[in-house]
Amino acid sequence: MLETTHSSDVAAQADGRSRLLSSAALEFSRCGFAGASIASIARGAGVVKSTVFHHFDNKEALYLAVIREAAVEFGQTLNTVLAIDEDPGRCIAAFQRSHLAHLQRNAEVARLVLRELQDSVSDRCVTLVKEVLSPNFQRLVGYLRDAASAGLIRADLDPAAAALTLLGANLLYFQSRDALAVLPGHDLADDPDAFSNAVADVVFRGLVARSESS
Amino acid sequence: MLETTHSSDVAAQADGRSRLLSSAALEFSRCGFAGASIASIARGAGVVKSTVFHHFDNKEALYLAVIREAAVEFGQTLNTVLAIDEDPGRCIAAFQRSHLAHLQRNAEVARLVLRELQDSVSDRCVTLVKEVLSPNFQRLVGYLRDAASAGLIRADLDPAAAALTLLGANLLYFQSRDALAVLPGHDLADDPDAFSNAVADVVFRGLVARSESS
DNA sequence: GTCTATAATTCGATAGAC
DNA sequence: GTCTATCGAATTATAGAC
Repeated sequence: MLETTHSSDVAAQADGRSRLLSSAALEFSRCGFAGASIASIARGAGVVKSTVFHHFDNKEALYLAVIREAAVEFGQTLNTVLAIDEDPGRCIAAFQRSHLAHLQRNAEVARLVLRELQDSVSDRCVTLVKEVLSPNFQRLVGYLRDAASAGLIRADLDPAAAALTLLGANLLYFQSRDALAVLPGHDLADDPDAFSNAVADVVFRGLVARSESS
Repeated sequence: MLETTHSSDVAAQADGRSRLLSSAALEFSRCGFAGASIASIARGAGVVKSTVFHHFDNKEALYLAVIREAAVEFGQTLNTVLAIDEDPGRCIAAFQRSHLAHLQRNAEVARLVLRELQDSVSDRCVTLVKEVLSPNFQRLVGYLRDAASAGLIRADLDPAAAALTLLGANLLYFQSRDALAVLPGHDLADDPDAFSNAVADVVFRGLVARSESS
């Protein structure tokens, strides 16, 4: 009776797929794309190699799926965080906090992405940026542009530069948190939310419309 | 004959030492600390292994000397850039431009430092941060604190968070410049100075005293 | 467990500069 | 003659092969 094995319903399949994604995230972040072994990923998920290729076309598709999953999840967070009818200062602070929390919650994937951006020669990287990272980045830039159009923040600055400033602060914190703890004179390494709020404060006061800042 | 190696005058001393530093920067950034080989570094500088230990106590001292050299050089730049009697907006923009230019001019060393900060478990990393990186960081934080005391910028924000915001934007740009070129909607990847100015603009307007911003 | 290869580090000698 | 950069050889530690 193969009924039990075939009674793998949608739930069981999704479970295998998500276990594969977790296992792949760990393996890719540890070994990089080239160094990662499909067999090892399958072993980590408790399935055989061929199961991997049932769920994903090839190694690169699996790789991109790992990152896309985290990106899509964060995109959903953006829906609730970037609301044009909220106070922009609160929005930006909420974005910083949720982005940094997302980085820390998905640390393996984040490290994977950062490593890929650093190498940035492969056309894997181009696909990654254009199809996976760019949508969320554009959401942030678009929010800033809309807020500027609505007069909520200054209109005479580059929204892309502002977005990169926010992201850069979080990425530096994420990459170097332990090292930051060694720097004297501040206690930011202890509290990610406090750091996010402080950065958002610094950046926002630069973004707020002058007429409202008095 | 080996005459070239033995025609060592004072100039050749500095030359041998600085060639070792260059060779070590390349080797360390390619292979990391553990993976780097003293023999390979010596070969790259055109000397034998034992000469390395004439100039540096051991491998770690060489490693730290490589990074310290770049840090000290940038420290000298800071002397001219962070002047409390200049306009703080211009100061911060000048800092951003010179820091990013320094990263790009010393790309191997910068990559080395970033890699070390990411691992950030070794006590090498602690030494690096405390003795080499921290002085320059504290200079920036100190400048911001002094400027706040002098009423040139807002006093009600965390100077360390502001400093990390500035540095994070530059490091993200440096790490991901090629990838940024793929993102549509901006032309920042082409022009580092334009990026630095844009970031400084965003951050400074948040730092400027409100009484002066109306 | 021994043997071997490779790594870091040390030592003594040489050669040129002051 | 002293000082210092350099060299080649020697020494130790360690990791992998057999």
